[in-house]
Amino acid sequence: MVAVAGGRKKISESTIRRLSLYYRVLSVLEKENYQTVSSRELAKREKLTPAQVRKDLSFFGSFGTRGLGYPVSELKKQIGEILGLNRVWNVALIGVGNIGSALVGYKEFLRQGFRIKVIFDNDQRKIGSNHKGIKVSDIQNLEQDLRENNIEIVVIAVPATVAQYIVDDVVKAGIKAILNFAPLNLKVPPDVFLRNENMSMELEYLSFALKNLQDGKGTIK
Amino acid sequence: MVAVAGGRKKISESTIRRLSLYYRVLSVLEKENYQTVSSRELAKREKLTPAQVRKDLSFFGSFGTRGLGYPVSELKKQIGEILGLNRVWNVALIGVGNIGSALVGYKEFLRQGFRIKVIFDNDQRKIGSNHKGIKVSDIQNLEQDLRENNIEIVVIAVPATVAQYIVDDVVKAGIKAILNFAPLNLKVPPDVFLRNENMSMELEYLSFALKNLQDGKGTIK
DNA sequence: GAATGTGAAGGTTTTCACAGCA
DNA sequence: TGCTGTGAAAACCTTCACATTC
Repeated sequence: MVAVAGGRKKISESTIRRLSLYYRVLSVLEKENYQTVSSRELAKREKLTPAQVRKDLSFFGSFGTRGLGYPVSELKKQIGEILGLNRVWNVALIGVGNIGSALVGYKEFLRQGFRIKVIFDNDQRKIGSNHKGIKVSDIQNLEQDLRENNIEIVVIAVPATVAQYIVDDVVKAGIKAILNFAPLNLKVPPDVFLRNENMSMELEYLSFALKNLQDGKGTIK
Repeated sequence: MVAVAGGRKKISESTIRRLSLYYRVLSVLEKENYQTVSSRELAKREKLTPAQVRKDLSFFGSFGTRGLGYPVSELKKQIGEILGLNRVWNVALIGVGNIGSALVGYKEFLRQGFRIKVIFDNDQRKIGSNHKGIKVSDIQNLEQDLRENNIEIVVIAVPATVAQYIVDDVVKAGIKAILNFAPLNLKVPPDVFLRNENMSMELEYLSFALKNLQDGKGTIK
């Protein structure tokens, strides 16, 4: 939950997550040369309700025209502004194993403005090697390299056993935003934003669904 | 929200996601040789509240002892039972690009009982090659191979442009559970469970959080 | 004494329904 | 007429508080 502008409004996490979805749909609509889009159409494309879409957007302003809908390009720009996507973020990746390697090549990140600028590993065989044009640095120099490269967001893709130690150093370097792929709950100070990407969780949800309810009720957003 | 066998209780998605967390913590506690654990301790380890933990578990039964807490191994087993983790699920992976390759080597999946049994791709250079001991099959034989291998869960790791076509075939083959890594909203019939893994979304959340922080427009609680 | 299990209270999010405007 | 923007209502989820049990 985030307090915006002077603490007047409260924006829920779900709303922010849905903004990401709207942004994605608007990008598609823009390519399809739509000029305007209704909350109904926007909702349909992400399996939400029109009221939900309108309410979400209303927290940030009045972007639509009654009787017409929302201007596609303009709304996309506005949501981009809200989410901070109309700029480039300097990202560091720690750990180039399985997951880390995949993330380096994940074009979706770059498209959204997340530029992986530095990569760290502790494996001497990997240090100095190239991943998509980015040289792998020694994690020994973590703090200094994070500062020198003006890193704003750190992605953790190391084994769970060492993740907490590394995060402690990352926090020491003054980083305020961390995306964690290691399957454990990391401890960070209250002024650091931490998000977890838990890939097993979704599979476990499917497992639960298959086991317990062969009765419809398919997509859970 | 899901109706459980018998349709009496409604279990929320959040509860099921937290069961995954409890399961993870219990695995750690088991290794640390804890015999019992209180809701307080369990909550602390995943930044939740004791009441939340007790309420979640109460939907499925009474697993604890008043005055004592929950038996670690037993509770782990029970939650495993609820989530369907006390068995092996046959999983097929479609697409061995960036993300797909990472998933093949992701040990966490196997540890939880998700065994990638078949891999598909449409790239002739990849077909027939080996990924961690699993031969890559031609996607032409998708329907037949899914059936012959008794696949229950399909993981989609192909580009967004082709994902819907592939999912249509997957559904035709009778698959009822799909985990989608492609950044779009797939259409599936209501009796098919679909979960999305949207890695950009978490980064966008961080971007939003940082932006609002930097603008002096508030803080996350 | 300690900690669970759970109705009831409290809080949050979603949906409804309609006024208001193009 | 068509569709947004939004208070109010409904649905949903979390927390409280305490009786209950070991």
